[in-house]
Amino acid sequence: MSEFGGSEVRIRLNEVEAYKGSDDPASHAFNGKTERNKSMFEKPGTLYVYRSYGIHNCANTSSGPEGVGWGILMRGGDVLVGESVVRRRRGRSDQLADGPGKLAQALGLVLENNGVDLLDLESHIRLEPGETPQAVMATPRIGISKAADRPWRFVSASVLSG
DNA sequence: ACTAAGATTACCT
DNA sequence: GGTAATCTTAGTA
Repeated sequence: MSEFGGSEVRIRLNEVEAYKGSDDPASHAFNGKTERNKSMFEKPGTLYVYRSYGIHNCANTSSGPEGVGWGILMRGGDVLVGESVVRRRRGRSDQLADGPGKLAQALGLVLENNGVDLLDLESHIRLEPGETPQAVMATPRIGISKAADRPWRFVSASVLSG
Protein backbone atom coordinates (compact mmCIF):
# COMPACT_ATOMS: atom_id res chain seq x y z
CA MET A 1 0.00 0.00 0.00
CA SER A 2 1.03 3.62 -0.31
CA GLU A 3 0.00 6.78 1.46
CA PHE A 4 0.90 10.20 0.08
CA GLY A 5 -0.65 13.51 1.07
CA GLY A 6 -3.53 11.78 2.83
CA SER A 7 -4.40 9.62 -0.19
CA GLU A 8 -4.26 5.97 0.66
CA VAL A 9 -3.97 3.36 -2.09
CA ARG A 10 -3.97 -0.35 -1.49
CA ILE A 11 -3.18 -2.87 -4.20
CA ARG A 12 -3.27 -6.64 -3.93
CA LEU A 13 -0.38 -8.06 -5.96
CA ASN A 14 -1.31 -10.92 -8.23
CA GLU A 15 1.65 -10.98 -10.58
CA VAL A 16 5.35 -10.86 -9.68
CA GLU A 17 8.67 -11.97 -11.13
CA ALA A 18 11.85 -13.08 -9.38
CA TYR A 19 15.31 -11.86 -10.39
CA LYS A 20 18.25 -13.71 -8.94
CA GLY A 21 21.03 -11.15 -9.09
CA SER A 22 24.40 -12.49 -10.14
CA ASP A 23 22.92 -15.85 -11.18
CA ASP A 24 20.40 -14.26 -13.52
CA PRO A 25 21.55 -12.66 -16.81
CA ALA A 26 18.24 -10.83 -17.07
CA SER A 27 18.65 -9.10 -13.73
CA HIS A 28 19.80 -5.52 -13.40
CA ALA A 29 22.03 -6.76 -10.59
CA PHE A 30 23.75 -9.37 -12.79
CA ASN A 31 26.77 -7.12 -13.42
CA GLY A 32 27.09 -6.10 -9.80
CA LYS A 33 25.97 -3.09 -7.86
CA THR A 34 25.44 0.20 -9.70
CA GLU A 35 24.18 3.59 -8.61
CA ARG A 36 20.71 2.69 -9.85
CA ASN A 37 20.26 -0.84 -8.53
CA LYS A 38 22.06 -0.63 -5.18
CA SER A 39 18.74 -0.85 -3.34
CA MET A 40 18.46 -4.49 -4.41
CA PHE A 41 21.57 -5.22 -2.38
CA GLU A 42 20.08 -3.77 0.78
CA LYS A 43 18.23 -5.82 3.39
CA PRO A 44 15.07 -7.72 2.32
CA GLY A 45 12.02 -5.51 1.96
CA THR A 46 13.89 -2.53 0.55
CA LEU A 47 12.10 -0.77 -2.30
CA TYR A 48 13.93 -0.62 -5.61
CA VAL A 49 12.40 1.82 -8.10
CA TYR A 50 14.01 2.09 -11.51
CA ARG A 51 13.26 3.95 -14.71
CA SER A 52 12.27 1.72 -17.56
CA TYR A 53 12.83 2.78 -21.14
CA GLY A 54 13.47 6.28 -19.86
CA ILE A 55 9.76 6.81 -19.33
CA HIS A 56 8.16 4.52 -16.80
CA ASN A 57 8.94 3.63 -13.22
CA CYS A 58 8.87 0.02 -12.03
CA ALA A 59 8.86 -1.23 -8.45
CA ASN A 60 10.76 -4.12 -6.89
CA THR A 61 11.44 -5.28 -3.39
CA SER A 62 14.82 -6.72 -2.55
CA SER A 63 14.54 -10.31 -1.39
CA GLY A 64 18.02 -11.61 -0.67
CA PRO A 65 20.30 -11.15 2.34
CA GLU A 66 22.06 -7.81 2.66
CA GLY A 67 24.80 -7.61 0.02
CA VAL A 68 23.03 -10.02 -2.35
CA GLY A 69 21.22 -8.54 -5.34
CA TRP A 70 18.05 -10.58 -5.45
CA GLY A 71 14.74 -8.89 -6.10
CA ILE A 72 11.06 -9.31 -6.85
CA LEU A 73 9.47 -7.23 -9.58
CA MET A 74 5.87 -6.29 -8.86
CA ARG A 75 4.20 -6.66 -12.22
CA GLY A 76 0.50 -6.25 -11.55
CA GLY A 77 -2.35 -6.27 -9.08
CA ASP A 78 -5.87 -5.26 -8.17
CA VAL A 79 -6.69 -1.86 -6.71
CA LEU A 80 -8.49 -2.45 -3.40
CA VAL A 81 -8.57 1.04 -1.93
CA GLY A 82 -8.21 4.48 -3.51
CA GLU A 83 -9.36 3.64 -7.00
CA SER A 84 -10.37 7.24 -7.68
CA VAL A 85 -6.88 8.37 -6.72
CA VAL A 86 -5.37 5.80 -9.05
CA ARG A 87 -7.65 6.82 -11.90
CA ARG A 88 -6.50 10.40 -11.49
CA ARG A 89 -2.83 9.39 -11.40
CA ARG A 90 -3.19 7.11 -14.38
CA GLY A 91 -5.39 9.42 -16.41
CA ARG A 92 -7.72 6.53 -17.31
CA SER A 93 -10.37 4.37 -15.72
CA ASP A 94 -9.21 0.92 -16.83
CA GLN A 95 -5.92 -0.98 -16.98
CA LEU A 96 -5.12 0.63 -13.65
CA ALA A 97 -2.37 -1.69 -12.47
CA ASP A 98 -1.95 -4.57 -14.92
CA GLY A 99 1.69 -3.89 -15.74
CA PRO A 100 4.93 -2.96 -13.95
CA GLY A 101 4.93 0.69 -15.00
CA LYS A 102 1.21 1.01 -14.38
CA LEU A 103 1.47 -0.51 -10.92
CA ALA A 104 4.21 1.91 -9.91
CA GLN A 105 2.25 4.86 -11.25
CA ALA A 106 -0.90 3.68 -9.49
CA LEU A 107 0.96 3.69 -6.19
CA GLY A 108 2.42 7.09 -6.97
CA LEU A 109 5.98 5.80 -6.78
CA VAL A 110 8.81 7.99 -8.01
CA LEU A 111 12.57 7.52 -8.12
CA GLU A 112 12.95 9.46 -4.87
CA ASN A 113 11.20 6.57 -3.11
CA ASN A 114 14.04 4.25 -4.07
CA GLY A 115 15.54 2.60 -1.00
CA VAL A 116 12.69 3.03 1.49
CA ASP A 117 12.01 0.21 3.93
CA LEU A 118 8.74 -1.45 2.89
CA LEU A 119 8.48 -3.23 6.25
CA ASP A 120 8.76 -0.06 8.34
CA LEU A 121 5.35 0.96 9.67
CA GLU A 122 6.38 4.62 9.50
CA SER A 123 7.09 4.36 5.78
CA HIS A 124 4.63 5.87 3.32
CA ILE A 125 5.03 2.83 1.13
CA ARG A 126 4.55 -0.52 2.79
CA LEU A 127 4.29 -4.21 2.06
CA GLU A 128 1.59 -5.82 4.20
CA PRO A 129 0.14 -9.32 4.50
CA GLY A 130 -3.05 -9.78 2.50
CA GLU A 131 -5.45 -12.37 1.24
CA THR A 132 -3.67 -15.55 0.20
CA PRO A 133 -4.28 -16.50 -3.45
CA GLN A 134 -6.26 -19.68 -3.93
CA ALA A 135 -3.64 -20.95 -6.33
CA VAL A 136 -0.47 -19.62 -7.90
CA MET A 137 0.97 -20.56 -11.27
CA ALA A 138 4.64 -20.32 -12.26
CA THR A 139 5.19 -19.25 -15.88
CA PRO A 140 8.11 -17.99 -18.00
CA ARG A 141 9.05 -14.40 -17.49
CA ILE A 142 7.93 -11.63 -19.79
CA GLY A 143 9.54 -8.66 -21.51
CA ILE A 144 13.14 -9.86 -21.37
CA SER A 145 15.43 -11.47 -23.92
CA LYS A 146 17.88 -13.24 -21.62
CA ALA A 147 17.05 -16.30 -19.53
CA ALA A 148 13.40 -15.72 -20.46
CA ASP A 149 12.73 -19.44 -20.14
CA ARG A 150 13.14 -19.51 -16.38
CA PRO A 151 9.69 -20.04 -14.84
CA TRP A 152 10.08 -17.28 -12.31
CA ARG A 153 6.90 -15.37 -13.02
CA PHE A 154 4.24 -16.08 -10.42
CA VAL A 155 0.61 -15.31 -11.13
CA SER A 156 -2.41 -15.67 -8.90
CA ALA A 157 -4.81 -18.06 -10.57
CA SER A 158 -7.65 -15.59 -10.04
CA VAL A 159 -6.10 -13.39 -12.73
CA LEU A 160 -6.28 -16.07 -15.39
CA SER A 161 -9.99 -15.69 -16.10
CA GLY A 162 -10.56 -18.15 -13.36
C1' DA B 1 32.94 10.08 -26.03
C1' DC B 2 29.60 7.27 -28.89
C1' DT B 3 26.32 3.60 -29.78
C1' DA B 4 23.12 0.03 -28.81
C1' DA B 5 19.78 -2.27 -25.99
C1' DG B 6 16.48 -2.44 -22.38
C1' DA B 7 12.34 -6.05 -16.30
C1' DT B 8 7.25 -0.70 -21.04
C1' DT B 9 3.19 1.78 -22.26
C1' DA B 10 -0.10 4.40 -25.09
C1' DC B 11 -1.85 5.42 -29.42
C1' DC B 12 -2.22 4.46 -34.39
C1' DT B 13 -4.07 1.44 -38.26
C1' DG C 1 -0.09 -5.68 -34.80
C1' DG C 2 3.36 -1.81 -35.20
C1' DT C 3 5.70 2.37 -33.45
C1' DA C 4 7.16 6.49 -30.86
C1' DA C 5 8.70 8.46 -26.44
C1' DT C 6 13.19 8.89 -23.71
C1' DC C 7 16.86 7.78 -19.66
C1' DT C 8 20.45 4.53 -17.84
C1' DT C 9 23.98 1.24 -18.35
C1' DA C 10 27.47 -1.48 -20.69
C1' DG C 11 30.57 -2.15 -24.31
C1' DT C 12 33.75 -0.19 -27.71
C1' DA C 13 37.11 3.41 -29.61
